Amino acid sequence: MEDYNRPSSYLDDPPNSRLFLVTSKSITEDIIREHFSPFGEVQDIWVVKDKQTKESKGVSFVKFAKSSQACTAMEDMHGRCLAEGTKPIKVFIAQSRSSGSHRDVEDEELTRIFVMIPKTFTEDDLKETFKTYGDIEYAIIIKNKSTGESKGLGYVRYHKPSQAATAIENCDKTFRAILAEPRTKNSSADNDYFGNSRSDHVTNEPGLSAYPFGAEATSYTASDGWNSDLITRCLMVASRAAVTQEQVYGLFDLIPGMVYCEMQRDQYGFSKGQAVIRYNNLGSAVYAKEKLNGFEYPPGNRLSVTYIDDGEDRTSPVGKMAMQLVAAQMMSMVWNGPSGPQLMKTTAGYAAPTVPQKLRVQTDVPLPAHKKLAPPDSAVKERLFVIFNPSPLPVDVLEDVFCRFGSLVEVYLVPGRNVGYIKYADRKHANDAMAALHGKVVNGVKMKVMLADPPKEESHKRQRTY
DNA sequence: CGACGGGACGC
DNA sequence: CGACGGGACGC
Repeated sequence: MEDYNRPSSYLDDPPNSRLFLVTSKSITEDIIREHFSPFGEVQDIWVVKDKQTKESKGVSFVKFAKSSQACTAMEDMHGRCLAEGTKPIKVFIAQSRSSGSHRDVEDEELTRIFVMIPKTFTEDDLKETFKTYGDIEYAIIIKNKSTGESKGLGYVRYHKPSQAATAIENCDKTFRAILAEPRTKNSSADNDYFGNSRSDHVTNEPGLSAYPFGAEATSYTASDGWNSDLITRCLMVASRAAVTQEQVYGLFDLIPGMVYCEMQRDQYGFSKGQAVIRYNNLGSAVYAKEKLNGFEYPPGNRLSVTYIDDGEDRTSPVGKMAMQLVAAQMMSMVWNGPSGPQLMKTTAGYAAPTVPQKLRVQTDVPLPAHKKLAPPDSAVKERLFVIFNPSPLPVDVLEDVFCRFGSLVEVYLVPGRNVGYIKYADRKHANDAMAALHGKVVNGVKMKVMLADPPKEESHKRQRTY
């Protein structure tokens, strides 16, 4: 079992696993043990006694291995008489030793859990998932108040503390279930750092046209390069400081698909501090411009990158819109965040009402059709480790690509690094994805896809289930 | 080459 | 009303 041999570390571990009893002074440790051990692993019983007289003060502590055991014992034993002629006992979850408070811990604080859920979860889904641990009083999802979009967080209120404790102990780890902090009054901060939508493929279309897009849309269309008609695979890079052909080549070659790089020279053969770059696909060019325009290289010298006419026929309005759509995909990759999906909606606003899924991902890899994600509480059987060059793809694009082999559970990008993990419920699907995608380029980003090493684990603690 | 997260409710 | 002891030790 767990090692609770070390002192000072076991009393409140796990939280809410220790009971506070008020009894008649005649109640002994043995009597308590007899009545409480049926509820689970009793790790410690302490009857508080007067230092001098050794007489019980009518107060005891019972430590269980699990909070659910303590809660069940509390619910069952509160108000019972442990011996003839003694007063009914009172049983509470003990205040943690560090808290200093001796206020009774109320059921209010022990019956509501706080969970992380997929954005697609409805309140009924939440209720269905968590009712296996006990009767639910209510289940609610935290939503963005203006759009109604789920923030991926929910509360479940049970009727009894033991139900909440059991849910926390036994529900899938991916829910990260914890006891909810009781509501406080002064919570008016409308923090919106959850805009990082994990963007599911199906967003609720009905209300889309009614979205208050105005402000955002104008800010995007005004952004550099967007109100320009010229979007090509060909770029001009200008530098005030001297840069060599090799430097420019190395920089722009970081983005896959560069097929041409040439410094411009004047009639005497001196560099004009300009170079022409061409990519074999529009996405790479858009990406290169967004990433490298204004980039300091060498430090202190800002590069200027603009599209130049590559002689392609862009007169067809259809072709132009198609290009802008592809460009929009790239922009979502560049910005890799809240802006991505919003830009997509904006773009879709003046393009065809339905954007074919194909346009979301640009790659030479033949991809299987979309498959449904595995349920979020599925056990992860295999993880892939992915290295992105030059920078990570957005999570929504990765989900789009990696779901196609089946049983995708989750995509996780390591913040600030060019790597991520792809979790599958079925080892075979993970292997299929690896075989199909290793070394491949998606939206101009090259991926190395390999099996992930097992996560580093702390000494003898239970292995995490991802 | 690269490596392991995140959390809060309109009164 | 009813709140905090005893004992302890590595790969």
